[in-house]
Amino acid sequence: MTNKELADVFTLVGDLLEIKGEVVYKTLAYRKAAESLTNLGRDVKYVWEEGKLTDIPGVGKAIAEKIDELLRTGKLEYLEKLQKDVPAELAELLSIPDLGPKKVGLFYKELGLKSIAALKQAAEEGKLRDLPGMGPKSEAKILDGIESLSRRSGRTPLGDAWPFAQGLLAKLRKVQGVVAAEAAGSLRRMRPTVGDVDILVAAKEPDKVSKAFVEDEGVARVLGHGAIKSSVEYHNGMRAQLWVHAPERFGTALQYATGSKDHNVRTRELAISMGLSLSDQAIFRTDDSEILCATEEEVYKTIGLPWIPPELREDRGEVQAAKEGKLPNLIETKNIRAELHCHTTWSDGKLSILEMAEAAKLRGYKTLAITDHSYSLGIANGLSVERLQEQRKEIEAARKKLGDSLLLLHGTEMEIRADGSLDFPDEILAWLDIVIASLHTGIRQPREKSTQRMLSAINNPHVDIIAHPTNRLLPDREGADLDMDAIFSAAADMGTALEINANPKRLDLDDVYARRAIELGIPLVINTDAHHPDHMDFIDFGVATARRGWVEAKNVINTNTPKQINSWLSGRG
DNA sequence: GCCGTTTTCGGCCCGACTGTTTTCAGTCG
Repeated sequence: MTNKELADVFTLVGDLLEIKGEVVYKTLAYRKAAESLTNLGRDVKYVWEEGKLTDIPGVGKAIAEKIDELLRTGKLEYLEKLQKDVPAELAELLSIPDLGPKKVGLFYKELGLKSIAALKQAAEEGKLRDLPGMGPKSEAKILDGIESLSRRSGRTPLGDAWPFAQGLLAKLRKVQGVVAAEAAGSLRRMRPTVGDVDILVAAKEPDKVSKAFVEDEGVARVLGHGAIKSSVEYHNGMRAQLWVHAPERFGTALQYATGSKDHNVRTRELAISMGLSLSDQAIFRTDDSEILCATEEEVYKTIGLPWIPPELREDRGEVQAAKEGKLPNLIETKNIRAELHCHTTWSDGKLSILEMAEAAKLRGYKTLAITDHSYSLGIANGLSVERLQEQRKEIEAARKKLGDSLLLLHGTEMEIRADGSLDFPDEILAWLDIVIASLHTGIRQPREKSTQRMLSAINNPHVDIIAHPTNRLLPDREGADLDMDAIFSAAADMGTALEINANPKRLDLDDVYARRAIELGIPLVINTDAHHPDHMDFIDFGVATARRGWVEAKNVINTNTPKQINSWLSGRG
């Protein structure tokens, strides 16, 4: 079983316990363990073999035993017993907005409702309104929720939510009396996908802001409208929430709304240990007097910490690191001085070699690698050896025009074929300036096979970079099933760089793997994989992913000068 | 169910909003 599959089992257990009405902390414990397994960054199997399961945060004796049982047998007796009281289907009902465990439990107990379809029918027949705590409005709300569920496609990729939120912020900043407006929540933490867009505004007259927010032309439904908090759903299915606070409380409010929830638990604990209480309104002393914070810097300073960048706020050790003055010096977009992965009209790109070079220069880059696809990727017009040699002539011509202004490297994004063989022989790879290898096809192969394919590329001394290692596509296509520990180990041995692909559909390596990679001393590259100059804008998403993985500029090859990059390449095969 | 430089037992963040009530329960973030 994969970490994700184990995590899904524990998430389900948590959901069912909640519906059953167990003490809420038991539910939270299972969810915490699921979260930890997802964020482990290495196959839990190795931790299991080392007998160190309880070293995983949130995993104690009971959950460790359950992991052991699942890894040995693939089953969990505890879950099977639990399902006698609470069928697993009920967990699905929790995905309906405004429907929680108590009501799901009530509907099952009183009416035997197990599926969304059955619930919908009961609501339409007016059977829910007479249950305790229910009424006509609640019944209608459930039907609304079921309908919105069918419209929503789950989480929104960061690449869609970010520009949408920027547009929204621009409108809100124009509202009279608005002092500041910022995105918060998972969007500000730059998670690869976001659920809702959280917006925080500092204003003296909250009413005007929330009115403008709910009356915006894009709004399809108003889900809530209060003095402090409002939420809406837009016609595109996206949802946003707005909090409005007084300017002098903006710092505590922004810190609170940015989360993550687990990070906030840590900061609150720290506040409590200092005799303070941290809320979205203010920091309270024991005598209930307030410390107002207009900025986040003041919030963190009050609890004895330096400001923590939002990308780190996931409760992955950042509070401890901040306490010890050991926060990483995170990479920034301005540190990027090279693009080492792009396409031209020679394969499936939109512009010529020279046009891409000019675009790179405009961004201030000093190095550009032209890396068109190789011939196995027929759909992208991949290059044969002959066409690759033809392309070299055009590269040479472009170099003459560019002079010293840009180091133009001739490379390839070479297919790792389904049988693990590579598209070009070693002498061609040696002749190229830079070699990227990647998987595009056969990504549903079994783990053993996929891993072997990757290893055959990494262990070739001419391969410099592995692009988008798992080949996932957000929000829905999972990556190849890979033994990442084996891949990291080989990359570390060979000094092969792993790419963080900045395309918001990819963001691959993800943050967790990026962090693991740098811990093992593996060089990273952040590339946009541009098929058009506009795609070079994606670099911000790639850098954000790196920052979430605690990556510093020194870990990333393309923060280097042309001379340093050449020297790295010539030291390799 | 997890966790511990005050605790191996007793905590575990808590406030806004909605719809149901007539002071509160459920849901959400």
